[in-house]
Amino acid sequence: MSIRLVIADDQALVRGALAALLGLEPDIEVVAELGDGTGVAAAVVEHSADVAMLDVEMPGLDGISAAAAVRRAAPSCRVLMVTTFGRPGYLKRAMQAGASGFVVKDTPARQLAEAVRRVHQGLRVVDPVLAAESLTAGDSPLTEREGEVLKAASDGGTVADIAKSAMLSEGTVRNYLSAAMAKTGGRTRAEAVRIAEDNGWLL
Amino acid sequence: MSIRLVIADDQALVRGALAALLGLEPDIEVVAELGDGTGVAAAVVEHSADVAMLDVEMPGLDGISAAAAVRRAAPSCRVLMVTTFGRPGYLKRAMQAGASGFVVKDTPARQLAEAVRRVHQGLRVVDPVLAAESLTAGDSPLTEREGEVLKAASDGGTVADIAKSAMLSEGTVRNYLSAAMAKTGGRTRAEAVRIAEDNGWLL
DNA sequence: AATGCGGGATGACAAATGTCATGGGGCTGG
DNA sequence: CCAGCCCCATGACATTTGTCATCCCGCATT
Repeated sequence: MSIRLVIADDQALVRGALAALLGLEPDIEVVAELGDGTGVAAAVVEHSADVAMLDVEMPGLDGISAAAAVRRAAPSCRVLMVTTFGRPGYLKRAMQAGASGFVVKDTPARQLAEAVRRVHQGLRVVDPVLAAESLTAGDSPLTEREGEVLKAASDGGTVADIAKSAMLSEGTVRNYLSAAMAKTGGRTRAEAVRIAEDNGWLL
Repeated sequence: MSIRLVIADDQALVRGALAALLGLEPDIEVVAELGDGTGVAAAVVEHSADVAMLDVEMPGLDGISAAAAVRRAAPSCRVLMVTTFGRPGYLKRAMQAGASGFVVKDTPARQLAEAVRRVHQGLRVVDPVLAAESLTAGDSPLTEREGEVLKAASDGGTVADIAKSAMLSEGTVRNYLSAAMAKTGGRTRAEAVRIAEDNGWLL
């Protein structure tokens, strides 16, 4: 009996190519393809899928939240995350959300089907390089509000903009940004944003 | 006789999947897969390819430069650009570099093989949505140095850092940034960077 | 009860940033 | 040849940032 697989990725080209590639495997059957995270859990239930392959970066519901939703709706379905960027923080959060595997998109294509099989058997699959980074990089040092403020700052707005969007005083915003800069090691607000993004600390 | 195709994309998973997908077509033969732009022109010559499928964002030599290199080395080989982000500026620059087609990665997978065939026949293939955007968005309003300085600012460094890396006076850097902000409409340096990036003005 | 920590805020101050006027040199098109 | 534009630079100036000290409150730990 073949492995029933659901694929969710926002890039149709990639999604289609992955489906075609995995569909070639005799023991894998692609039962659904989604373009965002919102319908994943429902699709998993509807097609009684064995494995869900999710991209982390997706419009609507992001991959991590989608993974949690899948685990809640269908505990027997394993989740394999596939992502473009090897952000250490993503890995940890994905595992905490109940994912069984985590691979980046520049792993050899051959290993993908194998990863699906391993995950289906209940094993964990993690990119070894990423796992090592994750250990050294550790968790986000940012407090919840610090993260929110930094995220609000990530599109380049002024302090006043951030204060308005976060319902905070301007001085408080500057304090949080200052703390975030200290913790990330960035010497500028923009640098702190970039560092936090690279580490997957901003969701 | 089948179409001889070279594929270059930095994400191995995507690259492999695309190769598998297109390899299924009876009239297409994938003769080479590359992970960066540097060897593309050589590979095209070596395998006497008919079409080169290039990602815009690649380490080493970027897709646009690679496209130009291919056109120089093998004028008979058509170039089809495939990109993640639909940056209007990329389209224009790719066409100027000699590309025959430009599609984004969230176009339906079925159309991809068709795009390859069209390009091979000498036709131009352009995502219609992107083409429309490209007309309104127009060319980069930034002057060459303005672009360089803004690019140098894109990783969040301070004015002093930028000045050092660009061999300019700090005052001059501030002037260029100011001009860039005025032209992009951004109210902050970071905002200007984001706007310019979104439009494909920073390469 | 005391301590510590996160959230929220204020005020003050130094440093960085954004703006503007101004100048000179080089190149190009009318 | 001259006007116009880009490049490079300086200096002065108003704002914005980033930093720091210092509060208050609530909550969990001890």
